[in-house]
This record gives sequence, C-alpha cells and structure tokens, in this order.
Amino acid sequence: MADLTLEDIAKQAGVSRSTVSRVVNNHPNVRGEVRQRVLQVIEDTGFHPNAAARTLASQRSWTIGLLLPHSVSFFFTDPYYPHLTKGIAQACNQYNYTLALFLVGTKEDEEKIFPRVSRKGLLDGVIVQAGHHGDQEIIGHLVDAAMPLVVAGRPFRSDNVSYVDIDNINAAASAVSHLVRLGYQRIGTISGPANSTVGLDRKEGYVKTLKERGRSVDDSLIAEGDFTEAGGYYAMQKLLPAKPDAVFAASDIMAIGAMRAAKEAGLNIPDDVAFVGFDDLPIATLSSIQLTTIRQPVIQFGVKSVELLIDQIETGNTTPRRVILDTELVIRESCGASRRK
Amino acid sequence: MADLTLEDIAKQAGVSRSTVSRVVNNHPNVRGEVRQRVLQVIEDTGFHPNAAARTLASQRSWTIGLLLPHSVSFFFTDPYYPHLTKGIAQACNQYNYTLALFLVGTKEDEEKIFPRVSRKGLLDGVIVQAGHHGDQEIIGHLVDAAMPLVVAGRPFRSDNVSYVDIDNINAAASAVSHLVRLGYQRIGTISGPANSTVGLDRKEGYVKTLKERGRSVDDSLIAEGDFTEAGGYYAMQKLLPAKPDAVFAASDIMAIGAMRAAKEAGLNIPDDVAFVGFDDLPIATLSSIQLTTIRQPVIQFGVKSVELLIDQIETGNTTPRRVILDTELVIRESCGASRRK
DNA sequence: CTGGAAATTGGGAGCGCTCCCATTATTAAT
DNA sequence: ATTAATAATGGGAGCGCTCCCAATTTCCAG
Repeated sequence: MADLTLEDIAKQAGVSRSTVSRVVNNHPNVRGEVRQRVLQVIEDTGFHPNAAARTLASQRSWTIGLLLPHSVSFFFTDPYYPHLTKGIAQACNQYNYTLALFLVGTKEDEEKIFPRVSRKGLLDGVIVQAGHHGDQEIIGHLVDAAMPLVVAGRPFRSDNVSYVDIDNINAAASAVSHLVRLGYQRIGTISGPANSTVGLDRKEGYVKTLKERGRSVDDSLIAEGDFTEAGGYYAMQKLLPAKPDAVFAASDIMAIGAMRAAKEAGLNIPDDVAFVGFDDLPIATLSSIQLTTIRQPVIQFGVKSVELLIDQIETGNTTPRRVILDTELVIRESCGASRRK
Repeated sequence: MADLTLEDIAKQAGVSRSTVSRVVNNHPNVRGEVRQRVLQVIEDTGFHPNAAARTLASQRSWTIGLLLPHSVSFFFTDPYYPHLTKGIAQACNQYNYTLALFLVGTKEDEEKIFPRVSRKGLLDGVIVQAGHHGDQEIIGHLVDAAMPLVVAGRPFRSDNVSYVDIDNINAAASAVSHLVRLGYQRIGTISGPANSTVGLDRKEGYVKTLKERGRSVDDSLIAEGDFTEAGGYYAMQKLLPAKPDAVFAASDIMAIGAMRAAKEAGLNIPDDVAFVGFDDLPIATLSSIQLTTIRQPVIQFGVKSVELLIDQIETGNTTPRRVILDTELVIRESCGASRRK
C-alpha cells in the first residue's frame, strides 16, 4: 500500500512505464494480454496514479470549484443552496471530477479565496453561484484569468459568460396570474433583495402581471425580504397593515416566515390571506399548510451547470452559452385554489 | 496573466528560481532589498505558483476532503450538515486549505469516491462525518491508507481514530432531566435511527435518566425517527396513542415535525404536550413555538475537526485524539418551563 | 517467404515546483 | 588586513506523471 508509482507497476508487470500509463488511461494500442497482466498488478497492489503528478503533466486537474460568494449566510438559511450543491456534487461524481467548495463570507475570505481559485494547477473550471450585485468582480477576475466558467443564475452583466438559469420573470408572473385568476384583489409580494437578479426579476414578474391585468401596483403591498425565514416574517409584518388577501413570496422559506407572521396575526390561511412561494423545496410540503409554489429544477440546475462547464473544459470552446430551465406552478393548499373554484 | 513560472519571475527580478521560491514561501535568508524586488514583480505580474507542481514537489496538497457518507439525503433535509460544512469551510479558509467535498449517496458513488479520496497527491487529510453504522468500512480504508483522518462524530469503532464529538448521552440526559424536573409524567422520545451512534446515545441518555429517577421506561413512548421533519412527524403520530405529556426529540428538525403532528392532533404546545429538541439550529427559534433544545456548537465542531486534522498533517503525529465539546440546555417556550414554575 | 504498413512498446523530455548542497558574498572577530 | 564564521544565492536532482517519437514487433498481401 506504500507509495507506488507507474514505474513500480511497470516493473512488476514486466512492461514499461508508458504501457502502464496507457492501461491506466484506457488508451488503445495495448495488447489484450498485456493489458490484463497490468490490470492484475494494479488490482493486487491497489495502485492509483498520483493526482498531482498527473495534473502537472497533463495540465488537467479533474477538479472544479464551486464558489458561493456573498451567500454564505444564506447557504445555511435557505435550503436552496444545499440542494444546488447536491446537484453539482452528484454531477461531478458522475463525470469523475472532484468538487472543491469555496464559501466566501467576509472580505478576508475573498482575499484568500480569489488567488486560490484562479491559481493554475488547482481547478479546471469554476461554477459561480451568482445573481448578487457584488459578484461581478469575481466573475470579471475569472474571465480575465481565462478560467472556464459557468454561472449558476443570471449574472448582472451577463454578456460573455455562460450561465444556467430559469425564467424568473415569467415564472413569477405565472404565480401572480394564478392569484389573479383566483379572484384575489389585494395581491402583495415579498421580494428578494434589490441587489440580486433573482429578487429583481421575480418582482418584475409580479409588477408586469398586475399591469397586464389592469391592476394598479401599490407600494404598500410590496415588501423586501432577504431569502430567510425571518426576513419573510418581518416583511409580512410590514405588509399586514395594507391588508393583502394574497401574497407572492419570492422563495419558499420566506413564504413560510410570512405564513408564520400571518398566523400570529390571527389570520387564516388561505381564507384570510393566500400564499404562493417559489422553489418547491421539500419544506414546501412540510409546513402545516401545504405551500403552492413555483417548482424550479434545482438538482437539474446543478447538473446542467456542471455539464456546461465540463463541455467548456474538454472542448476548449468558451463561446458563452445559456441554458434556461423550465419551471412549473405547483398548486397546493396555501393559495386557496380548491376553495375558490 | 499568461502562464508564468517561478523561472519567469526570477528572470524579471534578476534572481534565481530558488530565491523566488524562498520569497513566495516566506523563507528567511533573503536580503530585504531582494525580497522587495521579487515581491514587486510578483505583484505586477499577478503570479501564483502552480498548485500541482507545488504539490508534486512537496508532497503536500493543502487540500482536505470532507466526506459525507450515507448522509447525502440528510444533507439537505437536516440543516445540521450545511452548518457543519460551513464551520469546516471557514476553518479551511482560515488555515489556507482548500476544501474538497464528497457527497456519497449510492453504492456507485462510493466506488468512484473511495479511490479518489485515498489517491496520493490529492488530499492531505480527510474529515469523515460519521456515526452511521456503514461508515466503518470507509474509515477502515482510510486508516489502512495511512491518510490523516478526523471523524466528526463518534464512529462505531472508535479506537485508533481521532474524533470530535459531544457527550450525547449526558446532553440528552440533561434534556430529559429538565422535563422530569418540570413534573412531566409521561415523557416520550423520538430517537434517531438505531444504526447511528447519535441515535443510540441520545436514546440511552433518555433511558438512563428515567431509570435514575425511578421511572419506568415504556416502549410505547419511544419512537424511532430518521432526523427528518417528516420522520419526526410520523414518529409523533406513533407516540400519540400513548398520550405523552412531553417529548424529547433527538433533533430540532424532528421536534418541529413532531410539533406539527401534535398541533394537527389538536394538542396545545406546551400545555398538552411539551417538547425539547436537540441541536439549537436557527430553525429552533423560527417555529411558531420557540423550541427548548440542547445547543451543540456546530460551527465549533467543524473548526475543531479541521484543527485536529491539520495538526495531524503538519506534525505527522497520528496518535488518536478525541475532543468532546460542551453542550448546553437552552430553555424557551416549547418545554413549558415558564408556565410550570 | 518477403516487404511494407500498422500495431505495439520503450524511453526521453518536460510539466513547475521544492529541497539540498555547493558556491559566493557579507560580516565579525582577531 | 586576514580568517573564520555566517548569510545569501544559484543550480541540479527529482517529485510521478503524460506525451511524443523512435524502435520494435506483428500482421497481411503479394
């Protein structure tokens, strides 16, 4: 089990270093019998080629980085991030890549992480979870460093980067349309932060829908949240005086916080106030009132990001590509659809 | 920004490769003036030494792996894991290590991940989140491969491995004692799965306490959960016929599921049935009834694991060490303490 | 059989660093 | 000024692999 090298295996199998390398890397042009013999020695010895040596010689590390900037606090507060991470990890595993995780919290974190991410010989490419205003800098860095890059979510300046996203505007619109269709008159929204594309787009979908339906947009029915449960709770408290009869929250976790505030205010869901969330994470079905929500394919989101990135790494083609995934309105209890029909 | 090497920097600064290396690695024995000159060139060019070359030459990758086996499903279901991950990521960052994340879900995942984790030249050490019965195999592998290793949580066979843990038995005991002290008569528990040390230990703390207090242990007041919200919900439903007046749940997320079941059954919390959870994750304060719980220092858990591991890596001392972190009972509403006093 | 093409195999060079040792410059002490 | 110490520097070897090319073997048609 000691530190074996290609040369050791070669000696034991009575061939050359090169032949062992060919076997390990599944190159053709090795006689079947020889390949078997080498494979046997590898099996017996439990040999694995040294990753660093391989990386140095081939200039490929088979490692990709996942960079979660400005989102560290959310990472543990909004189950969306763990789910995304899971999709990415799964896909990495499938394609035989190792996943390096970079959680950026503070400014000092940035300073330590940036060089590491762009340093040669560590990562073949990077996935950046973006959509926050401050992310532009990192993305710029990475583009400058000619690092293969895929952004998960639409970046603020989205030219010349590949990204995977959903159509947040239309997805939000479909949620709000649903509420309009059910006859609600005072539809409010709890939006995401204004410095995030997701926050902006989902709010835009809300505004757009109301306008299209000839409704007025009332600022007292719009509150900004921060994608946390607590944020949803406080946003709802701000909305309460305006007496909304329905609320579209820009994430499930905020919807749950908002429902908590509504319940504490003595309101009945969905009779006094209806809710639609966004994400359709498992928590949506675990609250005491099943949440109507927009389903987005989170795992798929991760998988697609990895696939796009690997394609870039392996073909060298860095032409920006974008993939927009489908969303779907999932009707459950919280919107009151069953009672209003 | 192109691919610079030590040699390039050396040429530009008019020194040798070795001197640049000394500067980069902060070795002494470089004249101040020379050091400044080299630093300047590095700054100007944005040079970073190639990670793979460095790893190959020094046999140190400055990367540690976090292996989450059998827990992938929980990873996204119990916020405990993201929090642990955060602590580990933070500490890695602080000590200038890169974190590689390995989520093991299926059997095929294992087969792909095991060789990668034990392969030379990729990881300097590994943290395994353990406590599940099936983890023993991986740990054995890693020990055989002489890979520096720290287990987060007590492994089933805990000899000859370093680990970080809390005293689950006594922590659970303090939760149950609290309920006894408040005068509850029919104290039930929702335990973790029997194939986990955590599940077993917390249940043992429950049983031990009841016995010490001269209470009988009633099997109908013990239900097994799986550390998910849904698991807590179903476990509570099983407990309901036995009419517990208090329940100790082995995790916050299960407590929340259990409270949902209780509310649906028309019970009042804490008047009809009181609850104590375990973990003190942020969700504990976000449910409509603030959860009394056992606080464990999750972030600290991650940080300690990293520190123990790095010590092992850097000193080469693999003598098994164990660190037991403190827990604390946090009294809020769900146990009814305020009304019973 | 024989020659030439194709398949197989081996070895050198090199990826970019660290580490060691020999060399040279500097300092302090006589 | 001379020598012995120490500090600073440069260059070779080597980490373990991949990739290329040259050498060898195998194969098949004539």
